[in-house]
Amino acid sequence: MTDRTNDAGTASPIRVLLADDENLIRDAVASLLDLEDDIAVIGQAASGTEAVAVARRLSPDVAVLDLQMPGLDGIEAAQQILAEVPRCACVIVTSHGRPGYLKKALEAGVRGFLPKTVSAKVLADVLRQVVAGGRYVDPELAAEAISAGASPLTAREADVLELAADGAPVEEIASRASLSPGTVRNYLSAAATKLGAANRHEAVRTARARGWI
Amino acid sequence: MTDRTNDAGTASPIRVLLADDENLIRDAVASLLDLEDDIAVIGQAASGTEAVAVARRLSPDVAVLDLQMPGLDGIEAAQQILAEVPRCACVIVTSHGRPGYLKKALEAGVRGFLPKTVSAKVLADVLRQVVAGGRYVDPELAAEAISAGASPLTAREADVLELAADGAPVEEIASRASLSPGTVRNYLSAAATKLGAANRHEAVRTARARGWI
DNA sequence: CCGCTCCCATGACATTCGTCATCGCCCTTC
DNA sequence: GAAGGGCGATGACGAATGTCATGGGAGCGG
Repeated sequence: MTDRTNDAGTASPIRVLLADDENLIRDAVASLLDLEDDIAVIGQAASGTEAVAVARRLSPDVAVLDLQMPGLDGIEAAQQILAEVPRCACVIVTSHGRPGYLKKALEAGVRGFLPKTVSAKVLADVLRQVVAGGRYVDPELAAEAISAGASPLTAREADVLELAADGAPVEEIASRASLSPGTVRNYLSAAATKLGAANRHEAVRTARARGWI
Repeated sequence: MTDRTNDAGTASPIRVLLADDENLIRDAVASLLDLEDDIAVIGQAASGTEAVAVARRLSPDVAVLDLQMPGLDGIEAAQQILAEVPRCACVIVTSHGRPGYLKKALEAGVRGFLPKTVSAKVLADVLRQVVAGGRYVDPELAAEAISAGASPLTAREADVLELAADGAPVEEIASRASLSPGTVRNYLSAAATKLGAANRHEAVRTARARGWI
């Protein structure tokens, strides 16, 4: 449309893939990003699996992935995209800024992580930053993640607590984890103690809040 | 239904208030709606309380409210807006299409209810419909709500089940409901039986899913 | 008035859960 | 190689929970 290139930009615009299961949001963000001279939305997807397929086909500069999507979630999609299209930077956007996701996302190689509470201008800036090789994490989310610190739970304790998250009885957790019921109760008890919780449900809540499961 | 030829400039446009705590989404949807000739976003809000205040000040034709917002949620905001600005139609948009919310929203006098998975075009059409006095409910959500049917729980059972939702022990539920612990256990047991659940947690989940608490 | 349902309560019982002590096994670290 | 920690298990005991029977009082439609 224009030959007025941005100061930092090259002649070719940033090629963006947008993935979000909410059409309203996706359409809207797409049209907003397209308003930027140096950004072009070249593909859209309504699910994680679709996002991976489109990324493979179009090889975009950056993929903007919603965290919660049917099928593959944003982080899983990012992993697959990075495996197949390494030069594509991945940015996660999310409504629920839970710190645990941030950690997993960073481990998956995601280059940007920000809540949907940011303005469109910030998103555009972040895209420019990550395609230039940089990283961006929302300061507030980062602070939360840091203040939450490392999990005091062992790997198994976290596993079992996660299985207990939906209120399943001990027996079911035991069979699903291939453990003895007694062992499950021990882990649950240990986890609750470490988390200062009165029962397993409270433990699940605090562990969730801190991003430990 | 009528041949609504949106003859742009001549007729006065639909004046829209947009409320969503996610700036990215709100900005994006606003710019998208503004693309329509006969729609003008005249105000925005990032919370339910703010939405009420802005509605009182601007008296818009229609308020588009996100369901989940800090402070007042979309339905509560709609109630207050309708109380203060009766001529303003309220439309709820939401990510999580749980049937219970639909029922509450309709009871609150909301004129439109749709998930964010719809396209922007649909949203614009819905806005035109509701300002013309009509109603619109997403067909899928409506079907879910109908298939869920009426709650088999008595009022007290639902109360108690709701208090049990966060995994609180019986004693706490009892004191919060001003009931005997034994009574609480009876209600919980009755509710679980009616819902075909093995324990209170499963009961909470199914009741939630059906919109009964 | 009678039957019905909901409300609230009590008591009894079996089951599940939370907690503790203790054990063996496999790692890693010092 | 000894110490420590995570992992998996068992047994035991008190507390919490799920289930049932039973009771009385309030309200409502036939």
